[in-house]
Amino acid sequence: MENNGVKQPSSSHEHLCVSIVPIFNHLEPAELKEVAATTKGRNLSKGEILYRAGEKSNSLYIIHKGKLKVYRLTESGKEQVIRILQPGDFTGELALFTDNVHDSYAEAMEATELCTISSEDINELFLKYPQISLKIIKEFSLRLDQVEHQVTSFTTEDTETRVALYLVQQAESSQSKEIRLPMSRKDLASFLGTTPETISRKLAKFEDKGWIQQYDQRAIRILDIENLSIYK
Amino acid sequence: MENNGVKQPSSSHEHLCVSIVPIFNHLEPAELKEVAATTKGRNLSKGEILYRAGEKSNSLYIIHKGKLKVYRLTESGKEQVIRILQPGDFTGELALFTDNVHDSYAEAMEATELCTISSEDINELFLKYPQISLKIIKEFSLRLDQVEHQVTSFTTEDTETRVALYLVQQAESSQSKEIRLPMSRKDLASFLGTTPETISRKLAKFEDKGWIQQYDQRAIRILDIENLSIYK
DNA sequence: GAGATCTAACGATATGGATCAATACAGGAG
DNA sequence: CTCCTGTATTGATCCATATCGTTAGATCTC
Repeated sequence: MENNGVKQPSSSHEHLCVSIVPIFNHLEPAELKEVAATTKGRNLSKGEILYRAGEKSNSLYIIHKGKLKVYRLTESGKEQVIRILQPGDFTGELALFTDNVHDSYAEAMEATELCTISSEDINELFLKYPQISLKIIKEFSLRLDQVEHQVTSFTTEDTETRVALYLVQQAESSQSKEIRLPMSRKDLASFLGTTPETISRKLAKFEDKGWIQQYDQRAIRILDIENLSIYK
Repeated sequence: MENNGVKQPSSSHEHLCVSIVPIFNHLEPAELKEVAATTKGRNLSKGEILYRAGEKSNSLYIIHKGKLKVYRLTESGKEQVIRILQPGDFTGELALFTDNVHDSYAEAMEATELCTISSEDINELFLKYPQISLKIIKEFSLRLDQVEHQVTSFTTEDTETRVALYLVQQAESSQSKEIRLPMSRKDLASFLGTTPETISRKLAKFEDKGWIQQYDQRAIRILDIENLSIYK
């Protein structure tokens, strides 16, 4: 709505972007400033697509504000949500290093601000500050670990367990019993490999058992984390 | 059976290990030699465990000969195969950078030779030869990509499709219509998130339709890759 | 604020694939 | 060569969950 798509001329905006992200936050202020100088800001409004499958990628994107949904489209047209990017997260990395084209879509779920760094600039930074590579490697190994766990839970756990585990994880990562789902039932269903109906039913079941309480569509309070965690 | 577990004193053995792996193969011969000097050889016999969940990792392992199975154990004791390591592959990297403990097991599927590099040595190499980091990043991004695809296929495709896709992939990566499964039905079932019975049935069905032909337990010839690929 | 549209809830049914059970087929050991 | 143990096939049953159809809210738009 307000000054949509207009690039901020001040450098303070860019600074925010690079300073919040773990890959850069170990740098000295002067170095940070140098990195910030290579970034460009970009604003997306809700529903806008940052990149599409098939497009060549040549930038790293760092989320500063808002939320992005990364998903794939199967041949049959089904949408599968890969992950939700929140402030501090980055994406675009695959295409950066494999010089491949994107095989997923990134769409703004709400008004979103991000910074972009070009492929060449990033590679210069790697040479100049080798620790950045190490940070990236660390970040990648964490994500690899997460995704492998995700595979494990798809192959070994049933739907009910996956829903329960998702709630527990959300509660743990937000350090609170009050969780706010970052996406709609439809997207959550896609993420968890099930259908919106089943999500509804499972949540209703958990509520019946007194383990959770649902407020509006997105807000959930965990009442009995013990029982939910038993699914582990 | 023969000189099992006995470390080779010659350096030629170590050289082979590091020279075949993509992360090092861009180095000059003299540099390679330096890297090789930091590695130690190790032999495993069939069924031997390289590392277990819960153990602290402090080495990178590079497979030189043989095959390793990396798997997790769920609470309920179910085994889920994450990947099969073949010559040239490496593992141990997660724990290397996240200073975490292993959360999976690595077991030799047959007599296997590998090289180990300690965490400290690897970090020195990173500083000395920054390109090694870039290779690792590239390798990681490829694997991340693969695993994310795997998640997608678990959530969007049914079992029959996953089996078909697996066959097609194997044929593509081996550049041949003759494929040899790298693992037993049981492990393949675990890898594909199904049961050995279902694997048998699906393969039988494909054979019925004249799309494949099974020789012994492991050898399969693809007769009609078009129809198999339709599942894509 | 009213109509249109998108999202969620819920019931009924159908089915893919897990599970259980029994048999056949290796491959290794003596 | 024969026993034995692990692995694969085949059949019968059953259950979780996808699918379909409908209703009810919620949200957006003009």
